[in-house]
Amino acid sequence: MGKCEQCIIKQFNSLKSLTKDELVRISNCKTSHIIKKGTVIFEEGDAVNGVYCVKDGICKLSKLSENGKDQIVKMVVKGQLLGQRSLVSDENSNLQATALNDMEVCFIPKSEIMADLQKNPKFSFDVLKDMAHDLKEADDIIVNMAQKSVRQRLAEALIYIHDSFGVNPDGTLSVLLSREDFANIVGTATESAIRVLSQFKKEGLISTIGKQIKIESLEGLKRIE
Amino acid sequence: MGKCEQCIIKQFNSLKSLTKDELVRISNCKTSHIIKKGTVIFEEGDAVNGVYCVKDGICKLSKLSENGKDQIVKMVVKGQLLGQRSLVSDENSNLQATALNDMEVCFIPKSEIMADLQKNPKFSFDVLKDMAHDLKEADDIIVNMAQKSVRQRLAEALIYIHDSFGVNPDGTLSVLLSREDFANIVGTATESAIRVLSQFKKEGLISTIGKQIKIESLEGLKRIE
DNA sequence: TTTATAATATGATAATTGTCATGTTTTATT
DNA sequence: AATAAAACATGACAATTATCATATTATAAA
Repeated sequence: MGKCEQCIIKQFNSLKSLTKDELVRISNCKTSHIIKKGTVIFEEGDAVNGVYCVKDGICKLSKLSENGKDQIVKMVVKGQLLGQRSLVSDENSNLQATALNDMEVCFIPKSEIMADLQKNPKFSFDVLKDMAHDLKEADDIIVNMAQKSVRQRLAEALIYIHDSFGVNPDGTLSVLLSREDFANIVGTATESAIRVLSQFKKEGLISTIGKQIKIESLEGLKRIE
Repeated sequence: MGKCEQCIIKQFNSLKSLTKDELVRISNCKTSHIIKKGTVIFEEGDAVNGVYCVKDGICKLSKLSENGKDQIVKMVVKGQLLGQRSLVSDENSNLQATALNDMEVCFIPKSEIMADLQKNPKFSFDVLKDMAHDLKEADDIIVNMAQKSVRQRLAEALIYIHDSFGVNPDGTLSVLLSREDFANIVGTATESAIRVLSQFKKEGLISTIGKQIKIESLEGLKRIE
């Protein structure tokens, strides 16, 4: 099994602030997992007792609303940590995590990493920075949800996915989402999301190959008011 | 000037985790301020170089949207810290803080408290907990914005303000907000907020005395679907 | 391959919400 | 107290978005 000390992934998240000794200890207690597309990693209400270090793949964090829809709040990709908040609060998760494609993760039990959070100020400061960033992002999402149209929100979602997660060799977005997922990111009905995507296609802003989406005019999408 | 060590307010926020020595030092560099209703404490883009400990009064944290509206993201009341995120990130503020009534605050320069954040793990863990809580709250707001009607959101805002900030002796909400503020919390047009409040009044769920609002049926508001 | 099932697509219509106009009341100012 | 300004309120209408119906494709299963 891979060792945390040598893992390239750790460079991209807070684990980089751990000392070599701490990494060795964690390496010995971590467990590697392959998670299949569609698998629910944890549900709302679950006690998540550890963090997942995402070595490959993508998952969505969502929250079920009373009307039966599953609002996507955040996406976690390769290199990031999943379930950080479980380290800090003893409360159960308020979100559900679902794999969007096949994933490879390392699970680090809370019990092992908690001591580091308490003793290594560099590590805890790093986690703090991460959370501050998430919070800033959440503020932006709130404002967008409250003040922008479905058309604008969907355009921004496409831009966000493009810029943050990149594209395949053929130019299509590397994160493959269903139309329903798009609707759940934007917070609208699936039909509305589909309609707006069709509209974007007609306007030449995007093109589609099956469910794959290719952005044809980033500038055009940015101009949408 | 009051001393931090003896300040009752500190019990309600992360400062309680500081040692007596740390509090004495902070006490010597903090500055007390009276902030008048309507004053902008800091703006979007400002470098906030410290935290405000709110001893009295309430302020709103908002973010200007392109359509000219000012979405309220959070409210900070007596006992809480304002500007915590400035400690963690070097970026400028993404939010504007505005006093909703006359406030009394202590300003603690970032330079003085940063060392404590780095050295006192209990303190940093407390800040971490606070942020995790804010993040959880932000998730809920996102879901509400995305999935609920203006009517539902306004009902929930009233319940939230009632439960979190309490009522005056006559039963009216102790936080006095304009109709525009309500609209900016809920993320709707001022006219829409006014209309829904009028509707609630007709239905006997609330009553009003001038711009003061009194909740007549908390149960009724909770039942709104 | 055939068949079943799910995902995508689009039209028709209803419900919600925003915008503009306008009037009333409250609050602040002279 | 008189006046101006702001906040509140409501109607009329337009724009946006949701819902339901119904095709049409993709995808998975037999």
